[in-house]
Amino acid sequence: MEAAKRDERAGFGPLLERAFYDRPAVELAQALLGAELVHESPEGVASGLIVEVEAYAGPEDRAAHSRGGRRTGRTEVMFGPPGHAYVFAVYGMHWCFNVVAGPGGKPEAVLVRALEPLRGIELMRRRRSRPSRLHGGGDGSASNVVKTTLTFQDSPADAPLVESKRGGKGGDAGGGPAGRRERFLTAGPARLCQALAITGAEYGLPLWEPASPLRIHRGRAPVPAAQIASGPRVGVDYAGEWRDRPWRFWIRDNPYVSLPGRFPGDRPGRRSGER
DNA sequence: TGCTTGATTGTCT
DNA sequence: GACAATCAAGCAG
Repeated sequence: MEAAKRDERAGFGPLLERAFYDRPAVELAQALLGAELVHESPEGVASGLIVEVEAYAGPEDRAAHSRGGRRTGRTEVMFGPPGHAYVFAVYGMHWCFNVVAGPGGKPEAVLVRALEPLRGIELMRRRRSRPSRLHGGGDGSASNVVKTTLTFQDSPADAPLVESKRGGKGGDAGGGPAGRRERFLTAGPARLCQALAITGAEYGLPLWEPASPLRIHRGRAPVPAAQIASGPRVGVDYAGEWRDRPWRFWIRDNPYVSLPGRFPGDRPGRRSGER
């Protein structure tokens, strides 16, 4: 009850109920577009609207971590009830956040790839401007320190976030509310995890639980089907015939998606997912 | 136990 | 566009 009042005061939409997640990943992925992912930490609240996702559909999907029914320490949460957080580390330095889907204990998940920053933008900027640690907690004890390239100019409060380029040029060439500065806060699965301080500590948290620090609320308005674009998932070349399934979904023309310009409906931009 | 892979990102040319 | 960083997880022996 207290949590519900708190959310109401804070202006959050209603929490997505537990049953919302109890559906196949491909369906849940599209339903999550436009919802608000919220993380409350001792540092403060940060949130963003989900604008890009990928569906990973259980044991038969060769791109999924749970392919072939692999049940390991890492994938364990996917075999449990839906609506929980599946957080995993990749490349030894990044975290990725997934939502466990259903139904019936089928190990499916939805990878959240990009957010449109909504609350706590200054907090996100601070997090993105400092070194991230794979082993969350920020006590400085972890050895694997990742240097990011987003930096502040001198004044922290209102200073524009710049992308440091060779020669120290930086600056925002994009302009507007969705200029590159803000876009780079949460455009990409690892970036959004850093901005929202999502780490292995959040593994398994229930996203429907009012008292949970990591939750998903209804966002603004539901995204109409005509506004949802789809294409192949990123970085799953190893998945054979499953590689080309159009199970990456994003909000058409949204400037915060992670790979703009890659597919029809995207804005032109850097094609960072291509090699 | 040791080797390989990887749902990424940022740097440099 | 090429490539480095970096290490947990998975797997073979």
